[in-house]
Amino acid sequence: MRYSQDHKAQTHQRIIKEAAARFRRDGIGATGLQPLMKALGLTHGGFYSHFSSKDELVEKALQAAGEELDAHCAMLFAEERPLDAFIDSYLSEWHQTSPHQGCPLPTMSSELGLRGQPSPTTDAVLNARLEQVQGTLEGEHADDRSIVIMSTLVGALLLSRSVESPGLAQRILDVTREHLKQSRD
Amino acid sequence: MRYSQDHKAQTHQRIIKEAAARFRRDGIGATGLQPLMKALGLTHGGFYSHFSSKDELVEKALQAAGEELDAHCAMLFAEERPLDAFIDSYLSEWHQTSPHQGCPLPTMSSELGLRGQPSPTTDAVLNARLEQVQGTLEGEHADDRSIVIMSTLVGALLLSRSVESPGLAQRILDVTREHLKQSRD
DNA sequence: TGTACATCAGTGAACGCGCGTTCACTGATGTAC
DNA sequence: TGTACATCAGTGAACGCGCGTTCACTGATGTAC
Repeated sequence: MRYSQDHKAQTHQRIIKEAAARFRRDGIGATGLQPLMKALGLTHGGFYSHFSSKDELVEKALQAAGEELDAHCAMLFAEERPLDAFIDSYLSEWHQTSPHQGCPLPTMSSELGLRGQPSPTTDAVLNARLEQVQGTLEGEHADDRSIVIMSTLVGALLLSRSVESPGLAQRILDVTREHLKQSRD
Repeated sequence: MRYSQDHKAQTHQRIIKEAAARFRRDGIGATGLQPLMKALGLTHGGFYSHFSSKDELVEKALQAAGEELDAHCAMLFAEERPLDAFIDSYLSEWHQTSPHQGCPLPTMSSELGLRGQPSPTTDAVLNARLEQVQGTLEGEHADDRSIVIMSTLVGALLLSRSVESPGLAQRILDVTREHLKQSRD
């Protein structure tokens, strides 16, 4: 049946949003299109009215996750101590336990890199963050230091999500957060 | 056919070694048991003479990768400047392009963490590295600082492998390596 | 020592399953007259 | 304005494929007598 004018655009965005969440939470390879469409109350056959392949959806979902992150960071970097706010948010318990709503770098991008199909969108997501962090840094080599900060944030979040011991997971977040905030200036 | 006495033990180890390489290079989910056994000149049916399930192999392969890393690090930490040697090795071009022979933390462990089935072996691999790094550090809070160093190493390697631009990938390694070596003392 | 038998690592076909993708079809809506 | 037609988002069965796993079988070796 033909739906009202902007119905398709809405469905299109719903698919992308649900995919962006599942890809980050479960992994790209482990996310099936059939369960994804079913969760939206649709049948899987209709998927190809919106995307030419799963790969195209992966790319769109990574972009969408990047835009979510941009929006979230726009708020953080408007605060008084923008870098501290960003660090606190990145290494928060909420971010640790909510990969489906968080930064796509430790989840989607690392899986794409692993599979040998890195996307330019990964570079865009990372570069956006590097520039924002760099803007808050005083002194020399702000661009270099922003790279170290992002590496440390991504690594700490990834390790925290990977270890089995809840105590160690929390400790990684706490220690890294304090270190990054102290060595800020 | 029945094979000579230690034949089975040898095959067992060959399967683990090949799996440890493939799991790190291609990912656990993307590695099939059928191609794995075929690469060793065996048929897939025989797999279950050695392991009760793929999950058991995953655990054994993660352990084996940890032991490989232990052996490699034992040499590095016997050098004159052990921490520098470890940092240089971890952020080397060789490690960047050889995930199948490298640290399992940014590859296998992160995938296991993603799938919500973290293994105690991940904690063992990380703790072994934390203790070695900690042993080289002077001053206060050596244990905390070792956590930050490991987070930074893992994050930098992961990002370097994830981005599309070779220039950015190299820069992440270079900048992080210099930062960690300078802030050593 | 020589022979008969038991073992069991490895074989290869088959199992059900979910995957990404294709395709003929439906039917409410937008458009043309 | 009212009617006939074209559109096309979504349906649901089917495709081939590779997955992890099972299973009856093979046959060279180790063991028992």
